[in-house]
Amino acid sequence: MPELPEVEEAMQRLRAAVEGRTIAKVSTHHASHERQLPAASARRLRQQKIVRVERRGKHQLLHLENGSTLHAHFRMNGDWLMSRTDQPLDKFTRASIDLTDGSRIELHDSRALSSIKLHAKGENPLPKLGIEANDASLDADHLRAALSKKRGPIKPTLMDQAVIAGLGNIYAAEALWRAKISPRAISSSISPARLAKLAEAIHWVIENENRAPGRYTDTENRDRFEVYDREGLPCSRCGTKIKRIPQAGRSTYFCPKCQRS
DNA sequence: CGTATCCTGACC
DNA sequence: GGTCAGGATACG
Repeated sequence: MPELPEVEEAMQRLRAAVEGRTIAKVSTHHASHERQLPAASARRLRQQKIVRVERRGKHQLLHLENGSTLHAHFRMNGDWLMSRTDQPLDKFTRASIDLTDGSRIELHDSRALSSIKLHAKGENPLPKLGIEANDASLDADHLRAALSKKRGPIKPTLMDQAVIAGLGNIYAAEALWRAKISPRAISSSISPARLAKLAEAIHWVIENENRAPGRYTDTENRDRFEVYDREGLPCSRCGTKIKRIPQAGRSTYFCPKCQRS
């Protein structure tokens, strides 16, 4: 559940389900979530009204009436599952929020890498985040300022949430393909003209590359992408075989011919 | 900067 | 059995 449009959509479903309502009980159902939200913290959430739900990058914040904040992040697989308190929990539910009206929100995450934590009033629950990936003011000038001091390759830099909040592995690769920039290009050395293309490409990808339901590698999704998960398949612009390389521990897909440094 | 780590499931 | 997976972080 990682790329920005899906987190935005999930946050809106969460908002519709919980804003203005009151928590009856929060429970964890996996050792790592129990560590993040121990029973004593969960207890503090009881009878708290959820006054506002907010998204920043891929982070979701539930602001509570007493000023504390419940912070959730899906990481690789997470999603919200809406159910009722009288129903059995799903096998992959790692935490659940029961509301006083009998509705329940389940943090559903087979891989259990998601996180849910309580932050006291006055504590900032968020790490340093850059401009929102879908912010209209993300343009060539903004990118030039943000990238001018970055000496590393552009693809990992684009995924650095402190540079651009909300851009993930797939969209970073797709945007670079559209802008004809090599993922290995040094961030600070990219020309202003290319940065303008890149800003445009980031917005285009977020608006247009929404997946069909299911996994990203399902066939109906695979065909939605130009490079992601298309190793060995022909580039739609030049026919060259798409290459896959590791970068910062992740797979990067690109066209070695039309994406130059 | 890259790498290892957190986890489980799917797929070869 | 090994490898890979949409993310982020702590570390060297």
